[in-house]
Amino acid sequence: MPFLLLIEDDDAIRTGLELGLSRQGHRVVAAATGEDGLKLLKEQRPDLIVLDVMLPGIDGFEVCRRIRRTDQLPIILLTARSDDIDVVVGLESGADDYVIKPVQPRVLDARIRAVLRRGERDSTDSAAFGSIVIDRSAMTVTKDGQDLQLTPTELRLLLELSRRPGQALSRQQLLRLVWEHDYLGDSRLVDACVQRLRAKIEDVPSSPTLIRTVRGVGYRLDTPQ
Amino acid sequence: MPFLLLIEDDDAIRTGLELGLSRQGHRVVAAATGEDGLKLLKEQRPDLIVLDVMLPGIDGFEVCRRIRRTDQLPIILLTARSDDIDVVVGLESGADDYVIKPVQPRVLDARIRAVLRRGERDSTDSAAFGSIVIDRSAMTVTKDGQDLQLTPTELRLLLELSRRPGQALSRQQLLRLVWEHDYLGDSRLVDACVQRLRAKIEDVPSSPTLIRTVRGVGYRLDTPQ
DNA sequence: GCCGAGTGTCACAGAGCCGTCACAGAGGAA
DNA sequence: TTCCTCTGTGACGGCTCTGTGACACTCGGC
Repeated sequence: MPFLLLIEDDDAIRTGLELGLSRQGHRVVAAATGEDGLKLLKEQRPDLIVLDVMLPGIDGFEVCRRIRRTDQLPIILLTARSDDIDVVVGLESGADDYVIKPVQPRVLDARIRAVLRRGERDSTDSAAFGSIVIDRSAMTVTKDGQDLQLTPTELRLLLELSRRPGQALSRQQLLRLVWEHDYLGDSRLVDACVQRLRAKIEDVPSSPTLIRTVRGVGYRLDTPQ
Repeated sequence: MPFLLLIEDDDAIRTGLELGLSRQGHRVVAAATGEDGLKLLKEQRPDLIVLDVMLPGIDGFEVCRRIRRTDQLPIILLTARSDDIDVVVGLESGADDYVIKPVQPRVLDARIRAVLRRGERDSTDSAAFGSIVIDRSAMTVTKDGQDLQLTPTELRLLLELSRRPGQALSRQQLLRLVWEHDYLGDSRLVDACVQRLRAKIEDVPSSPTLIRTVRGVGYRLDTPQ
């Protein structure tokens, strides 16, 4: 399920899109200002951002640029038809697509899926971490050339970690990305899965070099040198 | 020199692309409607088709599907940014790539060359997987030289898998590609067809080496060794 | 060293996924 | 019509996976 961050100051439009996009099968969090949006971005790590151009405070273009300084995640700009804006400025600030308001949720949904699809295709199909090679299209993982038998959950976990190498992900974030739920009580769910994954991909599972524990936070996938 | 068929109803865009692509070193024939395009396709046998989605009469998706019924030649879809379409549908109707208008001839050229390169590698008229040989123009499959009697559905399934060797395809994707519908409840439709196909092409159907199960995802056609 | 919070580990039972099968309806040929 | 093949369905069983909770362990602060 795609996980979206919607940044839009107009209450009516924001609520409408939030509802509409949820019905189209997305999980949506929303912010009314650029500042709030950037904050939510860091906390929640969405898959894609839908970003209004005309915002109080820092505007959409600026938000876009700031995101692009550190992040490659896809951005769709929302612009009012009456805005006499230069599409080039928008695209140069790093947006992936443009949608003109008013927009039907299902239209926006189609654009979102298109952009996500493009992203999937553009992202390299394989990644390497030490002796581990992940082939995203074959959905296989090999260690020193040998095929590893990962279970679906282990694979999803590794894929999500590998999409953000070197970045610490909290248990909460992993839960959302891999299990698509929101609430982790104090179960050892994530830890247990990490343990099983380590058992398969680490040379010495008890002192892992790939999936590192970040105490007080969660886990991080490193490329050992 | 790549030989292209361009199907696009807008005169200005068609002429512009025709000229631009010629300058990039392609030979181009153009048609303004799907019907004309299909006629030209038969007469001229181009290497690749650039196909607009929004066409008067039969639309691009339908043209794409009709071509795919008999032909494996590469197709690039052209879609207007404002088109209310789901690009995923386009790729699943059998296209190899898509490009969003407006597009610079040199960008389109790059995509064309990429698709053709990909094509050279794997869309020859026959393909071999272990002892299985698929002849796409004769629509026959042989195992150790012996003709196999595949049913139409089994054949389509094998063809779709073989167009993407080594790539895991979900049941959902296979359903769209082979059966052309959208909803898989929790029926065992895909599995049953895979089972029947395995019974014919695998040496030991109960431990398949060609059509591998990707647990939690779907299936993948491998070339053993 | 002691303590508490955070993390690693494990076994187990239930859930989920997949292979398999029989069957019935559709469709085509004679 | 009858016969035959093909195809989709749903039930079933087996096996794998996975979440849980208990317990052990580690780390860092005091």
